Parts: sequence; C-alpha cells; structure tokens
Amino acid sequence: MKAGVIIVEDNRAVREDLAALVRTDERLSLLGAFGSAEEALRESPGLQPTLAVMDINLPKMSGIECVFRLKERLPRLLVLMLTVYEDDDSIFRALKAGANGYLVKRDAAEKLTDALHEVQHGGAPMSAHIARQVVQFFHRSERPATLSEQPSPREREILELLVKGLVLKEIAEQLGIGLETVRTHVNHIYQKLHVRSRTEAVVKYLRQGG
Amino acid sequence: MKAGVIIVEDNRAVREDLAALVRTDERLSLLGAFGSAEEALRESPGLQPTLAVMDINLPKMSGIECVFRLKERLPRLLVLMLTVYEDDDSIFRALKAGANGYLVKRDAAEKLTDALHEVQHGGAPMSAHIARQVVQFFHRSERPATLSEQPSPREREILELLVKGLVLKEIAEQLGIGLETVRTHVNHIYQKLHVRSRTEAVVKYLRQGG
DNA sequence: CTGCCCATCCCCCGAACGTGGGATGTTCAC
DNA sequence: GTGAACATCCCACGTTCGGGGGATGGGCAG
Repeated sequence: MKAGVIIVEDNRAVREDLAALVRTDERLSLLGAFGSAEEALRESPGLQPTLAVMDINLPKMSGIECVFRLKERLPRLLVLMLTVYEDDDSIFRALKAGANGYLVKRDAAEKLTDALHEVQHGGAPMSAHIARQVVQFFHRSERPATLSEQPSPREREILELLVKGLVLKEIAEQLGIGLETVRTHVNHIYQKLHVRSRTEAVVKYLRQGG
Repeated sequence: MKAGVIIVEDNRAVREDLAALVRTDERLSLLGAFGSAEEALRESPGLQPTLAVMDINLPKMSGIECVFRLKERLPRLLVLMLTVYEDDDSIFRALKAGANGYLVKRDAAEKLTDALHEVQHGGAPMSAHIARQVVQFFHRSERPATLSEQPSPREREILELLVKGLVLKEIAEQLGIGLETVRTHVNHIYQKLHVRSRTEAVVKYLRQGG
C-alpha cells in the first residue's frame, strides 16, 4: 500500500523537482502538487493524502497557516515542512501548527523520501540545525543564583498573583493586606530577581521553572 | 583532531560494547568509560571530553542529574543520552538538564557513532519515537481563536520586545517609530488577546504563542 | 541580647502605562 | 474601487508603577 503524498510549493521548478523525487520512490504515490496554500486547501480533502510536503514561504497564506487549516480537515495528515529559513520563530510556529518534521531545502534532494518514510512511521525528521534549536528550547538557561536571593514564600505568593495579571490593588485585596505592603514586596522581588519591571519579573519566573 | 568521548553506563557488557563502537571510529577518541555518575563526575573534568554518552538509568545518581552536574563543570560538553525507556517525562527532564541528543538503546549499535558526529556538528540526533514526542510537545491543542484575532506580524514583533522587558519608549527607539504608534500597537495586542495589561499579554504569549 | 530577615504599614514623586479619541497612507481582497 | 486590515502618527486624561524614604513587630541565630 503506497502512501499518498501532496506537495505545496510555489516555485514551479522546485515543485517539480520534489514531485520527481516522490514519483521515483515506489513506496510513495503523488496525489497532487500545488502552487499555493489556497489551492492545496481546496483540492486536498478529496485526495485524502497521508503525507504533505509543505513549503513554509508561500505567497498569500503562509505554509504555517496552511498546515493549521489542513490539519483541521485532515487530522491524521502528517506534514513535513520545507524551508530556506532557519530562524527559530518559523520553526516553532510551524511545530505548533502541527508539523511533524522540518527540513531545510538544501537537504531536500537527498533526504526527502527517507524523511517522508520516517514521518509516516512515527518519527520526526529534522535537519541537524533545526533539531538542535528544538532541543535547545528545553535547555534551562539560568541557574537560580544564590539561595539568599530567592524570593521568600510570601514574595513568591505575590509573584504568582502578578503572573495571573492582577494589579497591586487587587493583590492587596485578595491577600487582605495594604497596597503599600504589596508594593514593598514587589520591590523586594525585583531586587532579588535583578529586574526593574513587572514584565521582566514575570518572564523570569515563568522561564525558570516557576 | 579526534573528539574526546566519555561513556557513562552501569552495565559492564553494554559499556564495553559502546566503548568498542567508539574505538572503531577513527574520528573519535575514547577518554574514559565509567560505571556510575559519581565516577564520571570525579574523573571527567581532568579529561576535558568533547562528547559524552550517558545512560539515563544509573544506580544512585541518575544520568539526568549527572548531565546537569557535568554541564556545570564542562559547559561546552555535548551529551548524547541513551535509554531503554521512552517515557516522555525522562525525555523532557533530560533535555532540560542539557542533553543534546537522545537515542533508545536498540538504535545504539547502529547509530551511535553517527549520532556522536551529528551532535558534534550542531545537530541533535534523536531516535524516531523520541523525536516525535519532542515535536508533539509543541503541537497546539487549542485554536488561537479566530485568525482575525491573531496579532499581525508587526504586533507580534512588538509583543516579543515586551517579553524582553523593554518599556514603550525603548521599543519606539529600537523600531524607529513613534511612542504613540507603539502604544497603539500594544493596545491592539491587548484587544486581540483579550487582556488588559502588559503582564497578562506576556503570560498569554509565553504560555501559548511564543 | 543583638542583629538580621521577614512581613507589615505609610508617604511622596515622577515616569510609565491604559484608554479614549482622531488621522493618514498602503495593500490587498472582493 | 470600495472597504477592510494594517502600520503609522498625534493628543489628553486619569491610573498605576517603580524608586526613594522611614517605621513597627516577630522570629531565629549567633
């Protein structure tokens, strides 16, 4: 049983190169090759593809948005993203949209069909540089400094209310203490976290395992 | 120039198999093979290894804890985790501790040396099932509301600067636009995210958008 | 006992922020 | 070509914040 594949890529030459690669692989069956996200969204549901090769940089609707919408109609579709860019913003937005693998274009000629199989069999092929960025997402950046600089329990409590988006007055009411007291605690928090604004404090708290 | 490798694996037979694999690769140089995390921590700093092969399941101190401590002493060390388990808790804890790649043991014989090279050259090799779990971590469950309510590219750009803790004036300077323009963008962001303060916007962005 | 840290309260001030309004030009879809 | 969405700019108002200052009492360690 061959796996049905669609291709979405605006550059015609590249699209045909990709199509040729898919055609030469006997385990794959090319169901369609589209030049735009809109076309892919219109045609794909009837084709019931198993796999999609998706360029990230498309005119009008981006490949990322296209993935998101395709997955709504075809939840079991597996998507391999192709990109020339390696900037992390695109990577993570694509992954969030539901991409199952992520190749840079210069790897495509060599690895496309293998990557498609890997995707189909439960893997998540990524070009080396992409994989590293994904893994690095998890690396904890900062050590929590010295123990004496960690917020006291009361301060941590207030920090959590700040994260919830409460303003000082609301925190004061909720804890049954004075506004000025809250202000003092918050200032102490800033000093301990070495920040100078609520936003920085909240970001730091969320990032290091709060 | 060969890359120095250490191995940490409690099972002697497995350890020697791994050591043999490393020795047969002419681009690698085996500096040490240890049966416990404690031994590795004691001996490694003097060896200045470039790469480490780390079993995740060790007696006493776990491989995850060992990675964390090794990285404190050798921040540039690159670590390839080995495991029999594929449960996601271990995966993510290992990644947070600083692992750069993650193989299941049954892949080791075949892929160990290739994976070590990939790690050394900026990649993050993962067994298929592991990679899939990592990628799936990012998959969004919830719809970010309607498309029209998603921040525009410009707004997202400003949102990211807010996350960095910049104040409006600094954002204006950095982007070369007026303070009031920034204020307008920020207000639009609030409306789209259904929040009423910078803190709420930043939290929402970090938790489900960025 | 004498510090030291914590939690609490209070005041002042200038800067930054959130909200409301209006305005112009571009681009792109219908 | 009309309109919607976007990016840009401007103003005014009241509120909130952040950074100073100082003060009290409790608890715990040296």
